[in-house]
Amino acid sequence: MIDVRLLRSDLAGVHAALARRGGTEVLDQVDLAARLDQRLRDITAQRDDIRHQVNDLSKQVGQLRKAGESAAAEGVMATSRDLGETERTLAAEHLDVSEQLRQILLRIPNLPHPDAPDGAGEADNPLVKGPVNMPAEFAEHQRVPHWETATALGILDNERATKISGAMFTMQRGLGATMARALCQLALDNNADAFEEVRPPTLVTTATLTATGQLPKFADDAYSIERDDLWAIPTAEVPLTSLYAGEVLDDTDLPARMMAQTSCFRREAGSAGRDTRGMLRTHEFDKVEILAVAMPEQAAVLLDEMVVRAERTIASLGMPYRIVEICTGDMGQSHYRSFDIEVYAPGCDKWLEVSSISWFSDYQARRADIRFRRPLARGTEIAHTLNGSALAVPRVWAAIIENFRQPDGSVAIPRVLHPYMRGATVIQPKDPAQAMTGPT
RNA sequence: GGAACGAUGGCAGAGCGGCCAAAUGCAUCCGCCUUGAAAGCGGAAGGGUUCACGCCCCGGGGGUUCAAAUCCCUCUCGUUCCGCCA
Repeated sequence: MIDVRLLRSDLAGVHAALARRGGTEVLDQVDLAARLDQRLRDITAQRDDIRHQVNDLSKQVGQLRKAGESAAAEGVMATSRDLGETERTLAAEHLDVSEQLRQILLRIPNLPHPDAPDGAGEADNPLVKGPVNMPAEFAEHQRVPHWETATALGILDNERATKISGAMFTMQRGLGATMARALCQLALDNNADAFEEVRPPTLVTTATLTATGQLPKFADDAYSIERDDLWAIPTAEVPLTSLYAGEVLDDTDLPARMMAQTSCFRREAGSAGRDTRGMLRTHEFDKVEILAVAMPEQAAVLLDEMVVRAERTIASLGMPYRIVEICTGDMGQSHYRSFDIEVYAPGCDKWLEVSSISWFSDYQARRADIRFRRPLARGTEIAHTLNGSALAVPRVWAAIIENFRQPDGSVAIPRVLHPYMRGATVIQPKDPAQAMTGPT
C-alpha cells in the first residue's frame, strides 16, 4: 500500500510515477482515492469535534451528580444524548468511507524506483549481465526436452502425478526426487551464513495473504481452503514477510534476514494451456526463498547482495544464465525494483526464469504493519522488505536435465550437487535406484 | 471435538462505570553521587492520526449508558483438564 499522505502532498508525483507502469485506470483510481481521503478527513474532524463535546458533557454529569445537582445533570445528559445521534451518523459514514478508501488503496500498485528502467512489457527488460557460460553451440543430444529425457530415465512421472492430482502437477522419482531436494539443500547451505532458516506454515490466513499483496486483487491465483478460511501460500515470501507483522522492531534487529524452503502453490489461473508439458509451470513446487526486513537506507545494498547470492548458486551449477532487470511495465504490483535470473534450457530452447529478487520499499510493510524504532527519534517508521528466490526447483531441475544430457541419454549431475546425491554422479537409464519406470 | 479459566504498556502485574493513557515492580534512558562501576537518590519515557485543538487505541467486532479497561453478547487466541492423533 502506498502512503496516503503522498496523495495529499504530491498527487502529481504519484501520477507521474504510476504512469511509468502504463495504463490509465490506475490514475483514475488515484484521483478517486485522493477525493475519498479528503472527504474522510472532513468527516473525521466533524466526528471528533462531536466526541469532544460528548466527553466534556459526560464529565460535567459526573461532577454535577457529585455536587447533588441532579436536575442540572439531567439537562446535560439530554444534550449529550442528542449529540450522540449525530455522532453515530458521522461514525457510520466514517466507517463506510474509510472502507471504500482502503479497498481502492489495496489495489493501487507500488510506485517504481526512480532508477527502474522504463518499458511497456517483458520485451523491454534490459539485460544487466550475461549470457554467462553460453557455449558457441549446443550438441544435438542437448536439444531434447527434459520431459522426454527424464521420463525415459524414470525420474519424472507426470502421468501418475496427473492421475493423483490432475493436470500441471509433477512428480519426481528416484534420483530425480533426490536431486530436487539436493537443489534446495544447496541453496539453503549457500545462504546459511547470513540468513536464519525458518520452516513456516504453508497455510495462512486472509490477513496474511493480504499483507504481501496477493489479496484482494489476485485471489484467483491462490488455492483457498474455504472451510477454515485459509490459503495455500504461493511462496514463502508470504509467511516470512508477515512473521513480524504488527510488530515494532528495534533498529538493532535490522536488517532481519530469513530463508525458508517451502512448497509453493499456484493455480496459474491465467495461464491454462501454457507450458503444460514437463516442469516449466506447475501447481505445486519447492522453492528456497531469502527475505529481509530492513531500514530504508539498508535496502539498496541488500538488494544487490541478494541478487549476487542468487546468482552465485545458479552460477555454481554451470549452466548458461543471464540477469535482466524488470522494467516498469513488467513489474509486479508490489515491486519497487526487481531483477530476474534466467537459465537457458537448450532442449526447450528457452530462457527460463529461475529466480526473481525484488525490493518492495515500504509497500508490503505498510500493509503488514511492520515498523521499527530509531534510538533517538520519536515515534516509529515503516520498514522496507526485500525478497528473492534463492532457488526455485522445477525450472532449474529441467534446465539441468537438458544442459547435462549426455549422448547416451544419461544426465551428468552438476558437481556442486554431488555431496547431496548419495554418491551418484550420473543419472543412468538402468540406475538401480529406479525401482520402476513410468507407464509409457 | 468437550470443559474451565484467561487476554491491560518492552516484560510482570493492579485497576469501585466518571478523578484512567492507566498504579506498582523489573527493564530502558538522563542527571546526582563515585577514580570508574554497582548500590542509593532525583528525573524522563507508549502508539496512531491531526498544521493545531482534539480524537482514537487496555486481544478483534458488536451492544448497554450522558459516560466503558471496567457491564452484556460474540469471535479469535492462550493456559489447564478430557477425548482423538503423526
